[in-house]
Amino acid sequence: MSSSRTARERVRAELTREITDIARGQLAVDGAAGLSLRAVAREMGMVSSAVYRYFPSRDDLLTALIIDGYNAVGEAVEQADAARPREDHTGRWLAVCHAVRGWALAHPHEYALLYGSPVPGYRAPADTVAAAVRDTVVYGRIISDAWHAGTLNPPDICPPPPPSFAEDAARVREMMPEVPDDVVARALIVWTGLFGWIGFELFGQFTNAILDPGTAFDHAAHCHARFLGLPG
Amino acid sequence: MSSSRTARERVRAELTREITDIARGQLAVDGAAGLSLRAVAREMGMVSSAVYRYFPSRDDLLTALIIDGYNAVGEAVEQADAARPREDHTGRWLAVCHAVRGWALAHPHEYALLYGSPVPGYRAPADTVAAAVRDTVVYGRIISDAWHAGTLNPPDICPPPPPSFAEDAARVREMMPEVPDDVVARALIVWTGLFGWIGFELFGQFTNAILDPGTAFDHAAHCHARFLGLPG
DNA sequence: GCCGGTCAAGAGCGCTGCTCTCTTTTATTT
DNA sequence: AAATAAAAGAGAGCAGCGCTCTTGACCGGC
Repeated sequence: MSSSRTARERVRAELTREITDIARGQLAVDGAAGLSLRAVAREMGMVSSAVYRYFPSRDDLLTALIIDGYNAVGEAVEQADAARPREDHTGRWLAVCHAVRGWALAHPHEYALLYGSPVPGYRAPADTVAAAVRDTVVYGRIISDAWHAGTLNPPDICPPPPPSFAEDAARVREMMPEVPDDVVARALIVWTGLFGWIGFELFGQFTNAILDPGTAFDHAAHCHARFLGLPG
Repeated sequence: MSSSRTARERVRAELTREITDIARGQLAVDGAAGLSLRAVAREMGMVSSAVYRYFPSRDDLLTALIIDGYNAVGEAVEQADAARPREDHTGRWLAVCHAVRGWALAHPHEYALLYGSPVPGYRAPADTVAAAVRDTVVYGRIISDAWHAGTLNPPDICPPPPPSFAEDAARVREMMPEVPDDVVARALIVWTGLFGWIGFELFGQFTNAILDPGTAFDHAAHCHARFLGLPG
């Protein structure tokens, strides 16, 4: 009895997957606003209303794509991190940087969906927030590892973070246990700097200015690492 | 004869302005994708096709809004910069940071239009690129001023930028004359870091993590200043 | 006073997300 | 095996969108 049930559920899962796959393809071509449920249905040889059996609204389909996207970039980051020896913290950090950028360049529209301006009228449900931290966890572990290995020596150029920062620092510290507030603050600065750079590169802010963003990015990643205190 | 012509042109200019104003209002409420020519026309008591006399397409209206936006943030930055004594380079930099963030928080949808993911199908014409550098010019002048005043002492933590960076550095240097490549690289890193932070804050990446972004941002701006070599 | 250009208005095309109803198919229960 | 319940597809339709084309009114210059 359960086998027959799973039979139906299997075809349902398969169709669901096919929908998201086609949607992802359209996303890659036209971007988020160009994603059309009707077009997906057309490409599947379905009628548009049938798709609503699988995704109750366009936003729900978008949510699925967003979660998939966070998982994809998270996986890319995890693999890049795992490919380096555990003690090579700097190498792991640089690998993570290039993994994020590489994924972003390969999937610009998906990246825009994840880290760009939110789709108007769309409110991210809690599921997406959970999936969003997957890459951040890797990042935090690198810093935490370096800190506990004693190889993290942040250059003494920053003022101490204000006491009122302690509360937020405690929250962020969950991803990089026992690291002091100053390092947490640097981690935030570097992390936002990484995505800021990629955003500028991807969204056209570098147009007519930076023609070889790869070189500049690599250098920026090295500087970020030094700012964090990772050994050169 | 010219007076009558200008009479007609004056009402035309006024209506054009009214359209952009209403459009900006809708942008503030619904975001870029929610901007509807028909809704603008409705709010003006016009029929939709009449609006096309003023803006040949929705994208052209969007372009006007984008240029206005770049000018608005540019003006905010210029004023913040001018309000500080010329020799107070650190104060000017911090003022610029807070000006950008303040404008972004006050006009989140416009900020998303300028620095977030590009509107799909929309290709930014050259006019927007020209308006986009208005804030960057201010930023470059601060660094250039500090450099020529001899108060810029970048901490020696970065590796030297690779030789292949020289070409891009030369282009960026036009905004901060005579500054060495290393400082140009730092300027890029800090500039992207600033917008990366604001983007994270505005686009929800800090949700459930940073509850007091104002404090953290101020600290980040100080750290950026020190990384650049501005005196503390 | 007519003429040519400007503009608002209206109708309409093809697209969108979404809902409702109806029929067919599939799975479960008696 | 028949009856019932659940699920899924099909189709029509609503309101909205960007955009185009045509029509009729106004208005300054010859």
